[in-house]
Amino acid sequence: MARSPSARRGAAGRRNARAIARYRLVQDGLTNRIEKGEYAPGDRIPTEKELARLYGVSVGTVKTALLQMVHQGLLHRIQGKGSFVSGSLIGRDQLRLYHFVEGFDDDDAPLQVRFLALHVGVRDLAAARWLRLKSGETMFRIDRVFAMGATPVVWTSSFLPQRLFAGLEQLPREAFETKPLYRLVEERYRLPTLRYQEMFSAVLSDGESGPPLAVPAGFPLLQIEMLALSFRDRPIEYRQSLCRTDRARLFRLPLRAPSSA
Amino acid sequence: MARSPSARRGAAGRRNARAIARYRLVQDGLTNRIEKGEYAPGDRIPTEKELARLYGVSVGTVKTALLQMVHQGLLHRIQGKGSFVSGSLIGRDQLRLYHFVEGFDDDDAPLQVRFLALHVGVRDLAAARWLRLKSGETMFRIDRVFAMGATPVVWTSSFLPQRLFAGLEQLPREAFETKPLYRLVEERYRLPTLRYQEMFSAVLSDGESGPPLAVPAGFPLLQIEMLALSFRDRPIEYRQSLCRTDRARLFRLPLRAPSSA
DNA sequence: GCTCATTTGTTCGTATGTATC
DNA sequence: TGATACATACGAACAAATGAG
Repeated sequence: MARSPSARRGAAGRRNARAIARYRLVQDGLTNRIEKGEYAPGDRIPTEKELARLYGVSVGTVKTALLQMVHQGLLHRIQGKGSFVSGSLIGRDQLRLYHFVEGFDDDDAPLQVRFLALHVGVRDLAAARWLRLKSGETMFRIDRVFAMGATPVVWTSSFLPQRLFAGLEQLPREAFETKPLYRLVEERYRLPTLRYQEMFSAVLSDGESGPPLAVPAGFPLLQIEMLALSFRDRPIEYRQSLCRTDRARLFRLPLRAPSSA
Repeated sequence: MARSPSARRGAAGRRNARAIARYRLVQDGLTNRIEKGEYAPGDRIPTEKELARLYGVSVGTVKTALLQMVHQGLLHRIQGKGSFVSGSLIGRDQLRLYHFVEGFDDDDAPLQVRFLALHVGVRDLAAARWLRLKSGETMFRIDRVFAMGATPVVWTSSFLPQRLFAGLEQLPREAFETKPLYRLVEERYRLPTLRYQEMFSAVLSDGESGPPLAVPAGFPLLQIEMLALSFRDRPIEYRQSLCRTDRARLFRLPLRAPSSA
């Protein structure tokens, strides 16, 4: 016989307008554990049966909670194997931050990364604002160039709060060239990039931006300002990029409305 | 007692590797009805109980199908009222195609639309390619300017397949100024914009693009090529836009990974 | 290659809570 | 207040994928 949702809460635990659904308790509990780093991206979480026992709910309720988290992009499930913590949004499927193509139906060529410099103790008003830093806090700045074959295409500066990324300056430069920055951040600091916001504008190259991109002054460049967000929409990276778009244009995959659920 | 999924299919209908889940049959059936226009955006579809009877499945199975469609963005459900067909992606929440801001945390001011011209029988190689037209097919071209107060910000040409939008040329120009184009297309031709793709580049203004945007030649402009997709990813509009970004930058809401489910 | 235990996927049925009109 | 419709919750059974033996 099916029990009512309030049956297990005793006489005083009757449902009211502000009552929280039990699957949401499971969902929030698991989400917190992931955010605290108890489960890292790639880890398998307990099975439905174990979770049902842990939280004192039915398997169906656990299933509801896990499916919500799948739709949020926090988990993925594999039949016969288990449920796993997902990592950064970028890198799933064909999703890539920089994706240059000739047309909508074009396949893109991956870009080669070249590390230029890492600065410590950086202060920058705009970057500090978007990263919501307290006054006086400093940042790392990582400069890189992305090239398409021999042609430099993107010149980018990434700003990261120094407080969150202790020891970053001790990494060898290869660390920044062999894998994308978001993956390094995810693996080493357990901060997956779950969402990001962007602002686009067009600017003219000058004496500073011209040489790294091998274009003369007065050349039109696409400027992208990107803010990467992790758990609870915490900003973890602010990136400013300048792109040559004379050979290929920047492509964006279809947008989907964020599901508020 | 619970019946097995194959129980109702008789002895010959045993499940095999290629068997399709029953909730998917409901999902596909409803999706087809929506695509055929039997249910238009805003319409209420039958209740769970009615659908269960119609498709010969349990209410729970119907629920699974409807929740999938909610996550696809095709439906939204309101407790106590029913399930409703959703319209275009754009216009939901704060989502807007053109969204110019000073910074990530900035509120934007809506843009005023000014209709310039509607051309009939247009041929354009690039546009025809993205819209997947048969050779010889013609398009409408609608030119508009979006302004922020007195300052023109976006100059845009929209290409629409003439075959899909019969009678568009007979609409008064007010029709293109009082409501967004995607809404006109959705309401009048029952083609909601469900997804869109974009390509970004930077160009210099010339004699043609300078005057409408009130900028001198050689001014950096953000170029956006947008392809709007409706049901079954059918392209319904190709739009080419040039934007001034000297006062405000183009903002894009967070991307979410497309749910393949 | 086969069997078996494990784990998620699908389906049914039922009961009750909550929002809407 | 009652009828209706969606939301939450439980339990049971079988299907399908995975991996170990």
